Amino acid sequence: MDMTIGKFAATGKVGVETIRFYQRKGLLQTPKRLDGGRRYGSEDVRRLLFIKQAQSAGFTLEEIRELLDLDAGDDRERAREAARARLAALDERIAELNRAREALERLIGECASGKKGPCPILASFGL
Amino acid sequence: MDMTIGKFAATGKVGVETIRFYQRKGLLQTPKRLDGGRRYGSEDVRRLLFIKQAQSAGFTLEEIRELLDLDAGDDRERAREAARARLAALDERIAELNRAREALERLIGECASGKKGPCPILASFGL
DNA sequence: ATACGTTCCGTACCATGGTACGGAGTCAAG
DNA sequence: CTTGACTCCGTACCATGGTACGGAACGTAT
Repeated sequence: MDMTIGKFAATGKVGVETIRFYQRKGLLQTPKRLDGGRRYGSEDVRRLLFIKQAQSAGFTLEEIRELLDLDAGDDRERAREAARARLAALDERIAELNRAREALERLIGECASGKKGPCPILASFGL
Repeated sequence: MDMTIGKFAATGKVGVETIRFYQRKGLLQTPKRLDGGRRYGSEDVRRLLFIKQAQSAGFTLEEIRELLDLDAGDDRERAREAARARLAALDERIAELNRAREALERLIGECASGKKGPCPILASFGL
């Protein structure tokens, strides 16, 4: 635990440029220089992994920045509120994707290879 | 049925510029001029609604363009393949969002207002 | 001590999905 | 027959989430 930016980026499976980009956006802090260069530790890795997970959960970088700020602070009320808002948005999104999923399944069924003519792609989406 | 671009855009609840953008991208065709201007009909509305639905289902405009091309053609095999690929990607995505959902629920539970200190936001995501 | 590999930093560029702008043409009402 | 609203078209601009480039400084092995 005490890596250069190159190893840090490799550990998180992102590019060095991505680390620097996150630093500019305030998602990661830029460590002080020690013996000539900046060094990164396990807490930085943890933050980076969180960013990646939150991102794949559909949070924007801006929202992730807010969550990280909240994580550092003591305002439980605000943190819970943010989490609840995200949860509601996430449920909306999951429902939406499930509707699309059904449309696609319908499409696959209605587009069996035995039949002729174009597959009813628009119709499968209820249009 | 036989609208100007302004009415067409309004019907689909998008801006005129968005229609023109989709035309440039090949998602909507540009109708021939009739008596001075271009006219749009119910088939165009159907396509536009499809674009919006597919988009909210997580398809990119490029993927939607492919689906629309497929819808026009007779290649059932290719259409089914595309649908199956999208279905698999969608299932992946839904699973991912459900994992994030659990993390958020855990967070809300662990961040009850009675306790003190910062909410364990990173920890709630398993970090 | 010199070469190689990194780092540091600013700045430029990329794709996606639009949004805005400005000039020219057209159509319909007053 | 002019005014106002709309269309047409090219081009420029915006946010998001990066990726690439190029020069200067530094650390390490030979």
